[in-house]
Amino acid sequence: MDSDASSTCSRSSSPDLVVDDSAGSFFSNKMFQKYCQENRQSSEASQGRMEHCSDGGGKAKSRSELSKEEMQDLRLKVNSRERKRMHDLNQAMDGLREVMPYAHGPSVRKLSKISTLLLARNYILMLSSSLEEMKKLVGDVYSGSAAAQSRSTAHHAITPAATSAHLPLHPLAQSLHSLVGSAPTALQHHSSSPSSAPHSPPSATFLGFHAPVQGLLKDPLHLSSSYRHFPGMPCPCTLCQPLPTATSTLHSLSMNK
DNA sequence: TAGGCCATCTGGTCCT
DNA sequence: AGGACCAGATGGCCTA
Repeated sequence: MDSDASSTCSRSSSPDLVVDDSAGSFFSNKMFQKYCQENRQSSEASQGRMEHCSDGGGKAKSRSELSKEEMQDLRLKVNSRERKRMHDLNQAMDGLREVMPYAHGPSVRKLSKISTLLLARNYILMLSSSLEEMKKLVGDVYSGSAAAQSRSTAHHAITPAATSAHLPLHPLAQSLHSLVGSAPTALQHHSSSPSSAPHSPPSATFLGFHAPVQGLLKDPLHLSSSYRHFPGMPCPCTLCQPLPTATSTLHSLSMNK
């Protein structure tokens, strides 16, 4: 319709604005939306001043009493709110896309909303099952090492902290421990780690997933992308090791509507 | 050109 | 009363 005087900022979250999902473009997208909003508000404010200069401070009219111009102004305000609401929703959707394990990049088509939601659901389910698997492995590893310790503690008094610090032979245990300890930040780390930065997709030639995500399905060690990196400390996590590339089966998993 | 996806408008409903 | 939320309608853009 032509009721929106600020239609120049329509499709503010359209693919051509956000397909380059670098931090800069995301910011510029927000800036663009803010610019649109401010433009809209200023135009509406000036319009409102012109149309309602006489009823300032007066008693509020019921909708049936509103003049045609006032009804139109009200309609514009409602439309503006709805537009802003949908923009916020799209921003949240973009934020979700940013942390989703699919190849980002200018050559890759942006996930549709429905695909984003379906993929997110499957991703959460996959992470949950992987976490359960990790917990089982942690239990196995610790129960095994506890038996070994019981044999050696007769000669060496080892504190629990020292135990974990003196188990370089168990990078698996370290990774798993840190994984379980920092599971809620796994996505954050994933999105911010240099090797999995969305701006440098490992393979942008398909609407698929990062190789480490494939690793999530088959090799639990790759979950150590959530390993806590301490400054100055050698990193045993597998994320810092070259990862084998593998074809993804998650793509089909995510697309089974 | 059909179909998918999207933004926007609009009216209704619910909540504060 | 005002705002948030929702769903239907509509039209534009893009791709196979």
